[in-house]
Amino acid sequence: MPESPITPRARDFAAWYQDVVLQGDMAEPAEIVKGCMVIKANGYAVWELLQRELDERFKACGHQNVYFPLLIPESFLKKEAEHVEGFSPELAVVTHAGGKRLEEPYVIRPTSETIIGYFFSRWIQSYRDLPLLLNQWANVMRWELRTRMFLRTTEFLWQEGHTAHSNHQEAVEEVLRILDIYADVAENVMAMPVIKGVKTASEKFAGALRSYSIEAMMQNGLALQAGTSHDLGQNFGKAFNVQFQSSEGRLDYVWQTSWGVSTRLIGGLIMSHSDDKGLVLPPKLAPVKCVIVPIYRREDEKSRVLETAHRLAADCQAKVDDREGQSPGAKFFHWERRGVPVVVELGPREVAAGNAVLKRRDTGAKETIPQQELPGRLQSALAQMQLDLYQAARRRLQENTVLANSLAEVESILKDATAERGGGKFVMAHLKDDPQCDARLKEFKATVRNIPLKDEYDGPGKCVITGEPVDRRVVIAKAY
RNA sequence: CGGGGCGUAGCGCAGCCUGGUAGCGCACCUGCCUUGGGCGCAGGGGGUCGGAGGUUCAAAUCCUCUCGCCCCGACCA
Repeated sequence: MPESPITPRARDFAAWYQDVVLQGDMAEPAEIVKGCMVIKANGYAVWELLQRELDERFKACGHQNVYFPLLIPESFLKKEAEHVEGFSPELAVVTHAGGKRLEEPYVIRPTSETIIGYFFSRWIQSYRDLPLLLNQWANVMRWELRTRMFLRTTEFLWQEGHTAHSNHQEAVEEVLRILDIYADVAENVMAMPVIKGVKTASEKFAGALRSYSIEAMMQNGLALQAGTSHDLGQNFGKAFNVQFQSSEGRLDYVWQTSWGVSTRLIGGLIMSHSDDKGLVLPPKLAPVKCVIVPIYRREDEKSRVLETAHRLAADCQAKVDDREGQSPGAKFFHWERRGVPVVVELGPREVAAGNAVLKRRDTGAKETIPQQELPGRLQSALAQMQLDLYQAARRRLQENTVLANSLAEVESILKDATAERGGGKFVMAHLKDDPQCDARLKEFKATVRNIPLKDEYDGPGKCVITGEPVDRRVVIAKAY
């Protein structure tokens, strides 16, 4: 990837985002395959780190990984009325195979509730088989009209958890436990603050009783749904006849949940922290945490500097950029745009004095430190950067969240909140969970992101549209 | 799927209007020289001009169709 200029955020946020993805060597459009992308090594390494964080949390509460087929009989999708209605417009269908037309077409999974429901019905007989706690890491395909790398592509990678329980309460606990895991990873690993909440009826997953989400704010003020967790009730249990016998001998349908996060998180990560110089990665998700750039002029300097560089690198798991024929300046730019959290400059001056210069990606601050302190100082710089990124994102979220007490106020805030100018807002207003209210917001190109689980404002009030009493304020915003 | 923009060397572009040897910058290769924020000089390699069809003696250039990408909208993780 040749290194080209990056469009400043203030000039064109969408162009900036694309430049950062490309120049950070995270991904590129597949071009020959509509709507798809190639996730490059740097981007995939971030995904692997995220996967590990999520996977160990899932396993810690008893989930096991499995894998179901990519292809699903078309008839399966139709078994849950709301589900088929929600997904049919974006399905890719396989009609031919082995040189013949298939008797029944397969759809390429847009999500796996249906095929998993089928197998659940074969595997579950008794309450002793419950809860069944499964997760799969997979690719899915949704034929999107408009794609953006990581944020929305036709094919994407995700995990989808699917669980079955003997009662509703336990299923709801599961849904909320997972939502907490998502929020924990978003905030403490990705350094991306999120709002946990319930989706409105019209925004919920097709086929769910209730959907919960975590919502994040990007640097332009647009909302990003970063993860969802669904209480499926008995809808799929009934559609696929997943019955179990209770300890009292009664036959009942299972209560199911499903939940997922996708490679979209990487888009959120990029839009949370990166700057006009390129990618900024929080240390916990940086595949390379530290690069040492050696600086030398003469042969004798070169050997001494490189020797010191490799010795220091071994002590703190850093990478030495010892490429020939590249000036130190070129190397600084290279690692900067790839989001490496800390770069260490090491030249003859430092070697002579027993020092090293440590530079943080986010602040650009340089610090000269004794070499023997490097491992410790590096660790503390990384830890501090992780915290600082979170704090900066948190502050941005707070500063761009505003209260509105009438529909006119909601409208005027959203009208001024053009993302192109980086002025997107989260508007907190009282609003009834009613499809007609959601529809009104469409006039402002906004949606209810969610109804926060935790009310951080003033409690009950009157809906700004219907005037009816509602419990708390909801998050209204323009979204990706 | 509608509106707009764009497809010419790995990347960024010029050439197209007015048809006539396919160019420039960066990157790449070789050599020398350099290295504290994108070094320099010299030489060199690399192209079915997105694809198909048509007009023409002749098409990157004109016409028709098609595919893809980006932006804006309607639908969505």
